[in-house]
Amino acid sequence: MAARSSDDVRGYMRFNRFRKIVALSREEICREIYLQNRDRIKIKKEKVAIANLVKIFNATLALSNKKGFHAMSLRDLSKETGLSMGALYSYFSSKDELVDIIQTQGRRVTAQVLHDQIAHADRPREKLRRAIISHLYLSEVLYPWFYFSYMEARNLSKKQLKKAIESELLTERIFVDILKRGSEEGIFAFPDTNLTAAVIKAVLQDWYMKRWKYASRGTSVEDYAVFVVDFVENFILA
Amino acid sequence: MAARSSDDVRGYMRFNRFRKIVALSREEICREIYLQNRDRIKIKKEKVAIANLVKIFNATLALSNKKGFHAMSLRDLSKETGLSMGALYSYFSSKDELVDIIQTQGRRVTAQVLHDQIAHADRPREKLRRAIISHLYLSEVLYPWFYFSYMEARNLSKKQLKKAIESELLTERIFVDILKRGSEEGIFAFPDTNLTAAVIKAVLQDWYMKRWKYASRGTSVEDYAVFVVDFVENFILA
DNA sequence: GTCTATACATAGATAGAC
DNA sequence: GTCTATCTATGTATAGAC
Repeated sequence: MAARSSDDVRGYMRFNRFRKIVALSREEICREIYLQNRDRIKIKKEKVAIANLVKIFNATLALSNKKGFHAMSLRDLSKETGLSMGALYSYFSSKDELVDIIQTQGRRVTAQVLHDQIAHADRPREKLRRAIISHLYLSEVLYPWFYFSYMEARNLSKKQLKKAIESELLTERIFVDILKRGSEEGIFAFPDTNLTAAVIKAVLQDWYMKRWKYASRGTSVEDYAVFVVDFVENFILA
Repeated sequence: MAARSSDDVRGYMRFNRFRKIVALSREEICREIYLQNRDRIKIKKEKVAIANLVKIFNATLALSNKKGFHAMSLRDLSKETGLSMGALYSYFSSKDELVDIIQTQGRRVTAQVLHDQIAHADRPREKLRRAIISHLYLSEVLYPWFYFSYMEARNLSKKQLKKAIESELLTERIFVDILKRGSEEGIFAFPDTNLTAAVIKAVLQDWYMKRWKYASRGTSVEDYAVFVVDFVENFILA
């Protein structure tokens, strides 16, 4: 397959290009969170609010991913952000709300980016490749978010837990749909659609769950992406 | 490949046979824990101690896997086991010790079973197959243990965390060694040994981390095992 | 061996001064 | 908007009766 752009190689989008295209700075994410939760957040000056939200989410993710959300006390969070306990409660009304906001925003961004990236492709093979690569790249850009979402799914309220499960199945569904279409077109052939999609997801999740392992071996996200595409295509290409 | 036993199919050991061979009842595991920690456990009547240890570990795993070890209070544990707070502290001296005991025992059993199962095979292809299948079957038998170990690795002490990482790499090492030997013998061919082993591990872990998903779809551990072996062999067979 | 009662620390959350 | 001070609940852990 020919390269589509000077900074792509063998049809694989480069990580840096992806990064620029999706352009997800922490500040932009926090701005979205702010606009989405204007009613709940007591601070009305947008600039102040966003700057502190960045601090709060960065600190929450850092502390939680180190020792768990439940083990992170609000006093820890207070120290890490430089904000007092009282100030923190101007940005969220309970610890549960804090975790819900993070999860909700993470899901929103993931669904949107994946959807956009796949829409650009047409044929099933290209769609599958883009789905795999953009999922890996996104989990690299938003690593703390992805790790957090996986590890803290248990601590959610019933309502939020239901949403988390829906989200897991939705992502898997994207792969199921691509696989089915490729199968109908005679391009793909495999024994079981659900299992194939599940295995793809498992491999994608390992990237952010075992980051320490890959980092210590010098495996880049691009290396991993090429390998995974190869691995999967080897199994399903007719 | 011919079946080696009346209850094996196409060279795959059946789950029930594995279960009988390894014979890991909760009581036996707790007996081993008791003998291993005789100095720390204050109760000297073996029968009493083991019966209560079964209660304690069952309850700890159930509660922790539901809402996290840190979120499980000792009052929760007291209620679930029917033992008082005071009684609990006759079996462990702190919450940290409790989590350490569970992790240590889980690792011990896993290493031993995997080692035994692989020793029975000779050729690399058979070795790989046995490694995959016995890992899946073991994680099915000890599901709460495996889930707990994955989720609670963060909460460990430095010393225990080091052991957990070693254990992860040890298991992966088993696959690396088999892959290398197969490669040398010209039976296997693949682009990267470490990545191949990592991907196999990722797929094995998904079985116990996403158990709800597979259960809801009626996928049995045998279905999954056959699929994974197929998936992996498709990639590596020369 | 197991219980009850309790000590002591730390958690989440809020009120009111600035 | 942010801080300090403080309330109340809940946590781990232990002492001593039975």
